[in-house]
Amino acid sequence: MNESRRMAQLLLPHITKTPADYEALYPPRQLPAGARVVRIAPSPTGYLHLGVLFMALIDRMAADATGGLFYTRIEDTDRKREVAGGVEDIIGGLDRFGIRIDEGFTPAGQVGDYGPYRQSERAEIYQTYAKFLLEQGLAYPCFCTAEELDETRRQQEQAGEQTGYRGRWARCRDITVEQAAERIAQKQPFVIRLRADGSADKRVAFDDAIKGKIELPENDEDFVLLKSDGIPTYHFAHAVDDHLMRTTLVLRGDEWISSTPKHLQLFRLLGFKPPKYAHVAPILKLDGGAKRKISKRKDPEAAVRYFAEQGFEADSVLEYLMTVASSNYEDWRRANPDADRAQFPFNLKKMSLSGALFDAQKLLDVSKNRLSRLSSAQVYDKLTAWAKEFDPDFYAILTADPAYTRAVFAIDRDVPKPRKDIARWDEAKRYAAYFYDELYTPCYDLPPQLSPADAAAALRAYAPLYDPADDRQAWFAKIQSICPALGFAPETKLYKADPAAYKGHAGDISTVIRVALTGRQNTPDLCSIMRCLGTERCLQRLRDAEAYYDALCKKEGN
RNA sequence: GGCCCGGUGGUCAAGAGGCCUAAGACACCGCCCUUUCACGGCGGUAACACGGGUUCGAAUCCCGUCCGGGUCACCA
Repeated sequence: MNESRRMAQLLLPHITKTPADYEALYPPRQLPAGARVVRIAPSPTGYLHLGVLFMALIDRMAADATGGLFYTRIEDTDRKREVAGGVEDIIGGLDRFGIRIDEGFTPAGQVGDYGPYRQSERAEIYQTYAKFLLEQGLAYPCFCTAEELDETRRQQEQAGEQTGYRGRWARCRDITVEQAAERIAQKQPFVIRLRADGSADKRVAFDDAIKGKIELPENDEDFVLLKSDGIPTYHFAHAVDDHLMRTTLVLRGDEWISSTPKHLQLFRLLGFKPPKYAHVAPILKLDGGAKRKISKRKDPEAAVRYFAEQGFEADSVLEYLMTVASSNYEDWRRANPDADRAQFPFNLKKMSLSGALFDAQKLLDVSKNRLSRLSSAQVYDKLTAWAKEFDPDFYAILTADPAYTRAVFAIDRDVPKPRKDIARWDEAKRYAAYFYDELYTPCYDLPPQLSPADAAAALRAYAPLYDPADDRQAWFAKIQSICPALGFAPETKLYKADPAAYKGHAGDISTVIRVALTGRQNTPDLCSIMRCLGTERCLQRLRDAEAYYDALCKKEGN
């Protein structure tokens, strides 16, 4: 038995399997040519993060574009940072956003033949490959303590050299089996490092599916493969897992670019075919004057739940994210307003090279457009579903009389050019407040060109004419009919032709009625509103407003 | 600091040497339409970071500078 094999046996005596066993267990996938296998490997360190959702969406699109598959893998190699319930939150969150997961951790549990899909359950696999590397002399144990490592780093900095466990600084590189055995006997913890075969003055190139050709110095650092607890680092887990799970396209954040030479070297030394890489620029946020990655700690919008609370539809958020992910998405959506997102011809080359600033304004706009396309029945269902979870009081009000609420949200909807008043459900309460006595607060403010005296007169003139049976034409004809006596033009054109001859036009009279009934100068079609409100409520509000303006006139008269 | 990736209006971006007097979207402003508000339509403000090349011709190719971001862990 040679040195290397003895070392491997000393370090990992319990490992009896070989790489060949796993190769047989996880054979290449039988997929149509060109079908991509992509994955997301989140760490369960907290709630579903906007960045993770963004990546998952891109994964899904990239897979669908080729008839491929998308799986999830849980990267829980850093036990210190793990959060209870983190996995459920992430997987459940993706599910709520309608992102289908084909394999790995799914809402229905772990599925697929390439598992386990949780790295903490794969220790034996990593150790088998580590042992293989040790046997080849491509890895070695390192007993350096954190203090020793710090000291080395300090010396390197002082000498003006690049830091890192490499070359002559790699103190354990040539450790003998006997020395290792002795330190193990003393119960000294150790990690397993790769014996890097790269040289910093040589370069490796790879073709990034998004950024194109990237050239970097070769890796010459003996980085850690297995931590002292036997759990792999990200680098090692990435190589072993993505090979064994037969990933063909590694989509990940572009912060990984600089460690890609490590990964490429690892794949080569392990005898694996490297995957294609696609490095995605992150979503940024403006903080002070500087751009930075959206952060879970500092930014409320980082937690995807924030959007749900505010009443953004998952669909709206995804639509927005697509506009960020793909520069030709908006054009496609305009051309195909009703198409399923999955139909979009997603192309990695159309992705932005630099990070985009999160644009809340744009989200609002995208969302407004999406919601305007909903039918009144859909609005009722989605709005009440949201209210039930996030605004129970509002929910109670909305559902007290479902038929009424449905009628309220049917106004100016289900028509070719629907209104775009609501971007998120939490705006619905304000939008519809005047329909519900519990929410309604009168407000009789008028635009500056209308006096309280005119308002009172208009209301006095209109009230007797009110007929709940009026359709739009009849309704407006009545407004027009009272105009002349009030000194207002029955038609806008008349008024514009000779503004001096009138106090205003029929539109102003409508405004008076609108304010009296809703407390607002901005509402959907008034005639429809009055029908919804009902005769009694309309007449009462008309009277209240009239009394208010009369009182105001009297006060001013004094 | 070394290495890497970026840099077109306030934001997202189209742009592959001549089609660029630089598209479109959001936001903002104005006008029109209009029973209000919207919707819609029309128009406007506003950008190729800078400096050198290469070329008949550069937003586009090359070099340098500057700026922004990333990375240099037994984190991912």
